[in-house]
Amino acid sequence: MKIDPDNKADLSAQIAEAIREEIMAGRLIVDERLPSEAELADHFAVSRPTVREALKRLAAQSLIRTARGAFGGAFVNRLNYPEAYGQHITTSTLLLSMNRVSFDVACEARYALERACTPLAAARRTPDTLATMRAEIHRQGQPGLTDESFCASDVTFHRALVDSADNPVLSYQLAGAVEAMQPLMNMITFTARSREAIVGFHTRIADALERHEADVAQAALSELEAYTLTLGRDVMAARARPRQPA
Amino acid sequence: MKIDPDNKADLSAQIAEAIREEIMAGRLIVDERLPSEAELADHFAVSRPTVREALKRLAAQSLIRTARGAFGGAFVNRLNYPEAYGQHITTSTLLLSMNRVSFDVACEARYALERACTPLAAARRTPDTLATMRAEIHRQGQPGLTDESFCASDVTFHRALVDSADNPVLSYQLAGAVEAMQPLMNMITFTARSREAIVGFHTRIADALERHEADVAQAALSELEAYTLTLGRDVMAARARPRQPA
DNA sequence: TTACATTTAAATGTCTGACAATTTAAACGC
DNA sequence: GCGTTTAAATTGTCAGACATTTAAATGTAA
Repeated sequence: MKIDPDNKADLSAQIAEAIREEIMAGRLIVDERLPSEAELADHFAVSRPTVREALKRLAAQSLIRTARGAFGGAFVNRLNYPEAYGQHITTSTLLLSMNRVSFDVACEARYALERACTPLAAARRTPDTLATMRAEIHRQGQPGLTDESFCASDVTFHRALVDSADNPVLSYQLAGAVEAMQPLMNMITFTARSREAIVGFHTRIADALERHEADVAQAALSELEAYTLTLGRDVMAARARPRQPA
Repeated sequence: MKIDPDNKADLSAQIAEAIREEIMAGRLIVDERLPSEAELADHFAVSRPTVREALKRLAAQSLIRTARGAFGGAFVNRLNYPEAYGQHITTSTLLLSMNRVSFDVACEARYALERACTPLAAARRTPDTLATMRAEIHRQGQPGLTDESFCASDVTFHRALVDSADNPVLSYQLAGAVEAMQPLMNMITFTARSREAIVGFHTRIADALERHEADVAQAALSELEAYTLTLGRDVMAARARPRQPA
């Protein structure tokens, strides 16, 4: 393990960075046990609380996991898809919500990425993913549905579309784009008419995938993008307008 | 701030999660100051080291930043693009390297996503991004270039292609897919002939973008994908073969 | 011999208290 | 009025201790 040179930032940050580099470079492999906290403290010439802060930093990134008990300790963690999904979604959501990313830009990115999945999805869609999409379409047509539930169902539908491509790396990358849009979508009021329109687009997409027609699905996605954009722009325009309530 | 119920996981993890939810829900806004460590310790009825471990977890995710001194403390951090890029690339790279993701799957995802950028890139490419691509193409033709440098140049070229779309959200999402492939690409030995072929594809892509011809660029990308796949498959087949050196 | 209960050791989780380093605001002196 | 010093608040770090958990080692009885 490398050492900390002279002086710069927090010791715990330096130590975390040193261990992180060992993992990224493959010098610490999956499931390998790190030295105990006491040994690390001795090695880096710091106290145990400082080492613990460093380990907590790594644990927050799912780089290590810890176990108590006799043969416990800190182990290099195998990053699995659920953990990676969670991290990616958190980061993407905050990036969008904190940086005044316009609805247009986020929408454009999301639909461009979804169109990228469509050819694969049309080729590989399974009865299972189709059933999920059909179920969500049905749910979206229910009268009493709140706007929030409608949005959640929309996300589920689009994730099923992405998952139809049957490429876990693609699903992982897309999860951020799809989920991060939800807070922006939640600001929209979905009228009965707009819901009907969206359900129509969704039905066209599902039908096209079922028939393995990638280009039809892509066209429907593009129309849905344009329609979503108009809905979003109305909301953003209303929010940008100076305080002028009903 | 919420409280921790009775019993479950580590206290520092529970506290970090409670604060994280406050930030994600927007109840703690950007640049807002959190209570001091002593106050948090009092509020959650734990010791200060425990609070500190929780704060370090949040700092590792760039959710907060800390400052020393009289009016210092922990502040909700505005997640910026460089930080988000770094997190996303770290997670993506580890996800691929630790889960035996096949070269085929990663390659398919990457090129599908890049093709998604191509229409926008063809429409919006600037002299600046074109110049970057030309420069990298030139570099890739140099004779003495190591395989590693060739790979790094390849990544730079493809990121310039993605950045041509002029959509920061798209660039952010793509960064993970492009960068995470690099360790896999680094395993490939690039012969003079294969470099020549790749430079040819890159040139076709740059030319097409310059002429705003999205479909030509997409076709070249697809051919490059197929070619990269053959290169990668040779390497993977050689690695899968039982120990049988020259 | 086998099955079960007990002990033990090693490690993380947590607490208490203290001091060092840093930064800003206020007090002070000229 | 302006530069300097002081004070206060806060995070960073350390030391030592105890609590809790876990699995192996040991002991005991059927």
